[in-house]
Amino acid sequence: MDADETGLRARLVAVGVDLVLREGQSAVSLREIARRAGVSHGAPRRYFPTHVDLLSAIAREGFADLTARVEKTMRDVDPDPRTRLTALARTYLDFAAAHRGMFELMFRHDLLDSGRLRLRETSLPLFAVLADLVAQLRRPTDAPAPVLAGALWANLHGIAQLWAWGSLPLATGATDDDALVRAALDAHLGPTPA
Amino acid sequence: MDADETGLRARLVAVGVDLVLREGQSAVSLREIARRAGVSHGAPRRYFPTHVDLLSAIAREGFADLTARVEKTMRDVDPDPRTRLTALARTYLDFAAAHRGMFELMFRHDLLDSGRLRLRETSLPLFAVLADLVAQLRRPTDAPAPVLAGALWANLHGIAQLWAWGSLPLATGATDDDALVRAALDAHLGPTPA
DNA sequence: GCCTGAAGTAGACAGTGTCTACGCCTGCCT
DNA sequence: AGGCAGGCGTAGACACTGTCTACTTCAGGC
Repeated sequence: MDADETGLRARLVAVGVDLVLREGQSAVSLREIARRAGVSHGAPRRYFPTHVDLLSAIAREGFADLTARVEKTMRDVDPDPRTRLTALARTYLDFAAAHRGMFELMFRHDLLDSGRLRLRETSLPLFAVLADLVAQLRRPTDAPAPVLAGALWANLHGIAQLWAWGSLPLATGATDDDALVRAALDAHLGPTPA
Repeated sequence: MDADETGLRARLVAVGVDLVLREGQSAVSLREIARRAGVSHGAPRRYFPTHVDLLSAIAREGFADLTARVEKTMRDVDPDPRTRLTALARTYLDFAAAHRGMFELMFRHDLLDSGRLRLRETSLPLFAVLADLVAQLRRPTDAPAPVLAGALWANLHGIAQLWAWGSLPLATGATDDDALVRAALDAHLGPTPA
């Protein structure tokens, strides 16, 4: 049992997560969530004084979900770092594609209060996994590990963004993002061994 | 003279551009633009039937501005392709940082109608400049030129996004994005010659 | 038995995008 | 010259949003 499934606070977040997954970020209004939770439009205010607070809680759930997926991938895939990193990249991009609304919300800094909920810090464990793998694969002539990891993350994130935007396939002629992922990994970490 | 500076249509777009630059994407409401243009709230509807249409026109202006800046950079910088590409990257990121609201709007596919205004196609000339430089610098073992260019663009774009989000400096410890830009270029095109 | 305080309700307010009916004024046609 | 049609902008309405505030309701402790 999830702590308190009956608690309104948890129910509001759950409804919000469901809503953002199903209908996208713009559908997540306070009143709509209240409606679907079966309470009056003023009820959420007790737990989330402002819209930003509720959205931040929902985004937090998204980061938790993504982190869980990455951890599961790390558990399932074999220990070769390059293989693991490739799997991580795929997990990241699959998440962005499958839960586009949530992914968008998670990085809409204008809608979120990353300070209060330690939202940014929530993504650090995720970055740590990436940084660890990158450190193992880093060649002596590469940039320092954190920078290299940051550049690679930015690359993955950019692929996700631009792919969603629709211009990338148009420009590159690619029909899926796999080629871009391979290109990114090869670029940052050297060509795939054999 | 810009076609018709007095035309309401152009004035609305100009006010919108000014507004998004000054106060960010969320400030750009139909009614606020109408107010600042000195017309009634219903007036924009004649030229922009829906909010999306007006926002798309504003974003289009943003792409035009970015393209102009890149072209100016290409005119000013010396012909070495690597130098030019570095300058292009800096121009892109500077634009994103200096005009954050506009940059955000330009890639908010949920707010724009990229179809009607050929918005996506508007970014193609920009991509062509990038692709051309990349083609000159591509090593035989690299990915095909369009893919390589796409990956590099994604990298730049991701840096801009994540930097704006605030997590990148936190994770990498970098204090500016220069290291990331260098890392990205080195990764995709090989280390800087000497 | 009362009373305090938490929890949710309900109404108001300003703001938004969209729709519709209405004036105005210009330029054209007979 | 007179009238008329159409483009342009106004003004009011509607449903919706987030936020604020006053109110009910109800359980637990003194």
